[in-house]
Amino acid sequence: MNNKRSSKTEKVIGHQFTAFYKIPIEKFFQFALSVDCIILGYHENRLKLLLIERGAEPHLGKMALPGDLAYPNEDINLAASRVLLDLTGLTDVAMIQTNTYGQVDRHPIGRVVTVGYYSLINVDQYSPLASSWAGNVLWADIDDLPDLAFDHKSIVGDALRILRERVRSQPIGFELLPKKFTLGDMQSLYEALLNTKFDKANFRKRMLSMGLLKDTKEIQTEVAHRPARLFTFDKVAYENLIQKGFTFEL
Amino acid sequence: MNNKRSSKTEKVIGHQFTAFYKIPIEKFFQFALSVDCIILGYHENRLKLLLIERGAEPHLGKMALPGDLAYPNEDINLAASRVLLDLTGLTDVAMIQTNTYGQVDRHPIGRVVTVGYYSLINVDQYSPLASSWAGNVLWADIDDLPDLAFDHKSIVGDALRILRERVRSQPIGFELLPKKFTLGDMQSLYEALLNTKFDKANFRKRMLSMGLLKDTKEIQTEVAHRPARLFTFDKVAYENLIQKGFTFEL
DNA sequence: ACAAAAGTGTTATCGCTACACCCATGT
DNA sequence: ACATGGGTGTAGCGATAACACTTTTGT
Repeated sequence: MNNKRSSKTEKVIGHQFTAFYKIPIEKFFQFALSVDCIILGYHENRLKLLLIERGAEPHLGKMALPGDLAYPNEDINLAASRVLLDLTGLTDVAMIQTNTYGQVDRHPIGRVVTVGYYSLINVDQYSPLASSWAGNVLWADIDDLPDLAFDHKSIVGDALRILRERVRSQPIGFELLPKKFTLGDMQSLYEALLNTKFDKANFRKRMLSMGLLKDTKEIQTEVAHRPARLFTFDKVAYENLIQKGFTFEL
Repeated sequence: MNNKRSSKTEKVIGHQFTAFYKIPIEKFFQFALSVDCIILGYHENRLKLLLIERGAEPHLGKMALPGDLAYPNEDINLAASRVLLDLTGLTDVAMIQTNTYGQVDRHPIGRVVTVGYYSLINVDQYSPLASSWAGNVLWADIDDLPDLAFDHKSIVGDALRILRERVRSQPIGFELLPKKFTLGDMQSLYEALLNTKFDKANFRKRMLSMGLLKDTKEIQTEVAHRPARLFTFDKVAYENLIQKGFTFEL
């Protein structure tokens, strides 16, 4: 399907009010849509945001969120996945909508409405050379971001607020961890995500009691302390618990 | 500002990847944007959704969410407020974004991406004759909705999920109540919103202990039982508590 | 007198916080 | 031996769920 729109100006086009203003339908089809991706990773106990350096005006040379215009025949959710794929080589990573930004003057090139998406990626799987953009990407520390182009700073701020809310009520933190992880890894992650400290004993009891972790029976090696057990996230168990009205908390 | 866009096809237009595909910029400016409003009210212990009857194809005669196309020079958030104003006469009611729907085939007229908004209104203030749409509006019971046009059913579903989450962590329920209300009103509202039952004694203790309710010293009249005290939501106290790290729960 | 909803007090339990302590490994 | 982080047990506090009870109005 592609813009099989009527050219009759008076026709009510699927919305109630517009018809009365007698504005040609064509005038309404002048928007461009873009996606901007907040790609978060976790490395060395720090939460990181993937940025690219702009290679064009406006804001040439500034860092910006990876994003792109959506094609007229492209689902916007898929556009977001496409950007992630081009940039990181990753597929099968959920892109979650945050907000949509529709201020009139936000983009100098014209009326570009942008939809924000975040995703949590496991830095191990990240292959930074997947596209032609390898040269100018940066994992920036979330607490030490450079100046960003456009309204990207506020888009990031919104995404973080939303993410932090969501991380408390859904077990999405696991996306950031390697397949096998220790409870210590997990605690550090949550402390970085939520910017707090947890009591070790209580944190483990909470997590283990949920029944979402599967013990791999393996342990760490070559660490300068007692080796920790390695766990995986038990997705099947999670789905089952959800059925029974279970809700992840904190 | 209005579509001062370049016509050079190779120019990088503010996004990174697009430039390489050598597609004329104009091709990207073919979207229309609409807003769809989930306007919720509370009446006779039931949660209600405001619907309009479509007066045009497609889906002529079906019920639908009130919505409209955004103008090329109109902020989308303001477009949502405009729809609410036209339909209900209400201003100063927050419209909160839910999701953005960008499937390619969702609208037969062309590529229309729609942004969902919900708002909670106090039915007392609602003046249904504010616009020319008086004839064909309907307050539908949220648990007994008719068939809806387009993908509006799923938009409503998403909005309700989001709302129910949010209602637990923010004192937005008050928007649905009259200025002065009893604790019983409030409890009934939350029970309708969340589809649960609360213990009366515990509910009141919880609410009163938060310090968000101001006792008006007035009481109900002409009720066939012991008259209840009337409260108002103390917005000032709420703002103060927020500063101190307070968070509303349940 | 009775129905109906407002409004209050008490108890018993559960969950969690805080903290102390032991364990296994590398240097 | 010691530093480092893994891993566990428990006492006490606080919140709250459950339930019984009293109060005030209209009919």
